[in-house]
Amino acid sequence: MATTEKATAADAASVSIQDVSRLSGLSEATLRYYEKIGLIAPVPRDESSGHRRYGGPAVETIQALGCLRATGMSVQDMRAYLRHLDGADGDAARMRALFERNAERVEQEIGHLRVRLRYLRLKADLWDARERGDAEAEHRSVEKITHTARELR
Amino acid sequence: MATTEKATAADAASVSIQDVSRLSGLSEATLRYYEKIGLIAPVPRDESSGHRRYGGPAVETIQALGCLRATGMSVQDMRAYLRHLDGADGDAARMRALFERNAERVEQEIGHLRVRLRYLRLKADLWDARERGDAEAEHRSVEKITHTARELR
DNA sequence: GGCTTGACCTCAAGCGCTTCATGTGTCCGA
DNA sequence: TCGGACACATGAAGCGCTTGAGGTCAAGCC
Repeated sequence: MATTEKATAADAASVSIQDVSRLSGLSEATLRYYEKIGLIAPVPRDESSGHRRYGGPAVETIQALGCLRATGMSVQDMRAYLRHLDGADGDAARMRALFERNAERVEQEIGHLRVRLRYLRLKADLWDARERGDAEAEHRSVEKITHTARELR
Repeated sequence: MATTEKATAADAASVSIQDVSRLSGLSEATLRYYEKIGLIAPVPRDESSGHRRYGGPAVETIQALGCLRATGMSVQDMRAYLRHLDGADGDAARMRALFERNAERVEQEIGHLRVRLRYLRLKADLWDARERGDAEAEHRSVEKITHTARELR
């Protein structure tokens, strides 16, 4: 009876920030931050407690954002993504371009990281040689490091 | 003879922040920042202009830091690196551990980036399918995306 | 001598969060 | 009904830089 009203309200409203955080992979702090900067629309609050209660559609949007942000996409590009979701003319092309651009970015990052990895491994070898007092190995490491350092930029 | 002193001082002092930036790959702003936070020792200044003049040893240190920071090493670890450079007992082991730890970090990052790259490529495919009005390809993309999104975390 | 140009300076704000301090509202068992 | 525990709330500070505003100094040109 009296519970009916409450229950209904509770159903739609029962998605807490913690729930959304788990569903999206975004931290609670990040969710508040995204709301603050207007990437996410203002989330309605529970009357008495003032806690955020997320609606179904909002949750889905945020899950998508969680994926994008996991790819390292910038907040700016996420904004663009949301703008073009509706599907107006030419939006599909813009979206494709957006993702291709980001894919290239990640590809380059991988390339850079490979060089960095090699550098770090060589440095570890160097100190390993020093630890063992192996002057010859040390010398070889130094040479390789010098060479790799150039690629590192 | 009398000139020796002056010339020596001038020689050592003529390395500007721009020079060091080029040699190390660190931006001028970053060099000032590193000095401000005490990662780099205070750099002597030109008397009249107040401009920084880097000494030879400082330049070498900074070049090394440039490599480390290019690997994504944290400022904290760079501090540790500088602390253990002198070569006291046990330092070699600490250094090796430091570099191995960072190598592992980079290796993991590469793994994550690979997943992200796949995700972004699939998203590009999806919008490409939409652009072409190919409902079937769109459907296939959606499936793959759903699957990859899980790995994305 | 005045003017522009560069290279440099400092200080402050911005980025995209994370972490921390501090303060409520809700619910639970004792 | 008192007192915790707990999930939230806000606001400020920190991280590692980057960007921008506003100003100084030295050198070259007319």
